[in-house]
Amino acid sequence: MSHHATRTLQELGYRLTPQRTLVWDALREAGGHLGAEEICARVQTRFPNVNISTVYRTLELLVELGLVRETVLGSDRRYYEVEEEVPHHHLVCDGCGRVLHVHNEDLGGLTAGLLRNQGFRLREMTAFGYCRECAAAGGPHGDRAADGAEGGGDHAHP
Amino acid sequence: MSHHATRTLQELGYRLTPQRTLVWDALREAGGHLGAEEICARVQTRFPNVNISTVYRTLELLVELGLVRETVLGSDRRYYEVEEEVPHHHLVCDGCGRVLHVHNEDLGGLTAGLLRNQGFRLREMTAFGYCRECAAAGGPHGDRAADGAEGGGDHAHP
DNA sequence: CTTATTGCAAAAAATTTGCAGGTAA
DNA sequence: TTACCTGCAAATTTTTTGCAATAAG
Repeated sequence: MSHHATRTLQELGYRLTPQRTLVWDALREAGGHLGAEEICARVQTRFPNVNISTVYRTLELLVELGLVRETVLGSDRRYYEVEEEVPHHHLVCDGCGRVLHVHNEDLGGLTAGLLRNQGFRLREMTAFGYCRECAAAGGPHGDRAADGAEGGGDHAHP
Repeated sequence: MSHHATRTLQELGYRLTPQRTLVWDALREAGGHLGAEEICARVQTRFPNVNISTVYRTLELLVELGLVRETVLGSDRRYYEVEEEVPHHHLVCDGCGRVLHVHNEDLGGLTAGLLRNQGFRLREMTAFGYCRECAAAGGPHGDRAADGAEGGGDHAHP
């Protein structure tokens, strides 16, 4: 495990099990965004007997304790990442699926504006659009194709 | 159905079936955000034999043609709404689940800022946080409780 | 010792897909 | 007529839950 996570768990009376440590470590080592299945796969690399339901339960707990952040980046993209001191926001490219990060200071007047106009206190935001490369290419580009962004429709119509 | 939707479908060679008309009408009448199940329920109010898979297929088509917009507002909140001329963005309240709308001009310098700093061309964004009422109440409030925002943890620990 | 946790399997919930018959054009 | 569409049921996929056995503190 590492730093305060261990302490937080124990101080709150939760047990420090190897499964929890493994999930946490996988999350830290990856650095980026991981889905539950991915996390489970990484954990099972070393301990094949760890069950996916345990991973789900552990993630739920870690999110509840504020140690991990859960972000929904699209239809079926529910990712987890270690909660950092300085929270960041996400930019999801419709073209290549890439995920970029943005910090509060680069949000422009968004936070203040929403608070002023709607009384809305922003915690986190996710934006969809095209990254520099895809925008330049005038469309999709890259390795990770997004779901609904191909060239032509694949439906009916002769 | 209504206005250009009918035309768009037909011009592109798609058939104008009663099911498609019903889904479209349900979406227009509701005005707000509807999930696939909800749309299906509304349609079935008048035509009980319309199948949910047809609703899914119709939504997929309408989204593909740009007539309907699909927005993911959280873990399992995949909503649909008629695509408007002036696109808007969403603010989801972590407290009551309410969904507010924001237009481009109220985004502050976000669009320009992201383009300048990251070369990211914003199409749509969703922000999570607390609405005026919930923020004022210092926490959750309202009828539609959000998933992970209750008062105390319901996990273990004696 | 106590009981929070885990593993497993089965339950749920949400979409998607294969097909044969129905129907818009 | 023709082949796009629909209804139905079964298959997927993803997450949750019941329970007895296990192990953390």
